Amino acid sequence: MQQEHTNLFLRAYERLYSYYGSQNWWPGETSFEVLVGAILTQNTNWLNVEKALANLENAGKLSFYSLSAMSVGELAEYIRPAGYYSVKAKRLKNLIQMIEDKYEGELSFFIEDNLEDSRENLLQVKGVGPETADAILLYAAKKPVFVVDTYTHRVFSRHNMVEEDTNYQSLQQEFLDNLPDDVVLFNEFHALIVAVAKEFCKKTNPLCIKCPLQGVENR
DNA sequence: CACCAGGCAAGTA
DNA sequence: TACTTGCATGGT
Repeated sequence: MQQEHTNLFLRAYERLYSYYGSQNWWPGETSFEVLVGAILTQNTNWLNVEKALANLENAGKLSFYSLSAMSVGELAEYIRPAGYYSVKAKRLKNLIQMIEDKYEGELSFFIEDNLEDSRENLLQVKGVGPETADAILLYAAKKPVFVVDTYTHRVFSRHNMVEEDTNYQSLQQEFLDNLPDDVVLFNEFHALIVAVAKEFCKKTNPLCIKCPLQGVENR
């Protein structure tokens, strides 16, 4: 019979995957669409992001060139449903500008760059923090970067798998140290953590009695 | 009605 | 270094 992994992180992954199945975030989207979506989704329900993307798509403006040529004000109108529209319009333009300045406006050059440099360039963009940068690296550039967020911290600290008092950097390192460098696994795992957090691991929900991760930390 | 959703930057102490 | 606040729409 099949037995659970000795590796705590893989064990958690297997449980979540068995419970929820494949999440397959950003299936078939182009790297550019992922790039835009990564900014639009900041603190925003995904459904609203899809509306904003659809506005651009329907106008035939969902391309690097179109956004590059577009004013911040015009862009803001298209992405209004995603909320924080004026802030996000600026952030998107900042990101486009960085790719023009450092990669000749070629998204493929950015994707082909080495991980350290591309991550550093992303973090220098105003409006791109660690989580957005890593989401772009993983979901748009397909690099083996593990995306951690507040959900990740909450779920894994509540199951005593990581320290309560940690930070983005060390939390991320724990996952990288305990998981194989697998882009598909990182894609699924992050999405599965979001799923379980939303269903079972809310801020005030100490019991989590039906959580698929119940008891995963013991063996 | 309140709360939250696939955060970040700037300001404060 | 570690908090707090502004940003803003739409679903539940």
